[in-house]
Amino acid sequence: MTSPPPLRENPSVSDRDGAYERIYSVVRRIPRGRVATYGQVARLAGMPGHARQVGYALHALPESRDVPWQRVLNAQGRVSPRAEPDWEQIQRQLLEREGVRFDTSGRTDLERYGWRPR
DNA sequence: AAACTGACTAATA
DNA sequence: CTATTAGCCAGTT
Repeated sequence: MTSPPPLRENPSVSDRDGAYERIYSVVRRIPRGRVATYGQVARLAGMPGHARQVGYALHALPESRDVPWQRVLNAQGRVSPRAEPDWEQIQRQLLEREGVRFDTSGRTDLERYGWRPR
């Protein structure tokens, strides 16, 4: 009986000790219509203080992967800006489609939409 | 190995 | 409220 093959769609990234996979599994637990912050995901993945690492992991995420990356926002409840400005709109639309509302300044109410895992 | 970078955050101004 | 700063730490060059 052989051990299960470690599925990895993107071998080019140096996924040290499966840290990315732990991050992905946390993000996968965020329910529809809820959002979490980078720092929160890092903490739940057992790597407190590694918020940026969460950003790296999501950045390296292949499209084909079943991970709701759009539900991860920054501590201000905003879509984190990145190189391509268009993605901000895309992420926001995905969330609005799930029922997450944004105010006029592009911010969500974390008190209301923030994920509170039990 | 040193320097640079970044989908971060909290504290200040 | 926005802007800046310092701390953070792994991935990349």
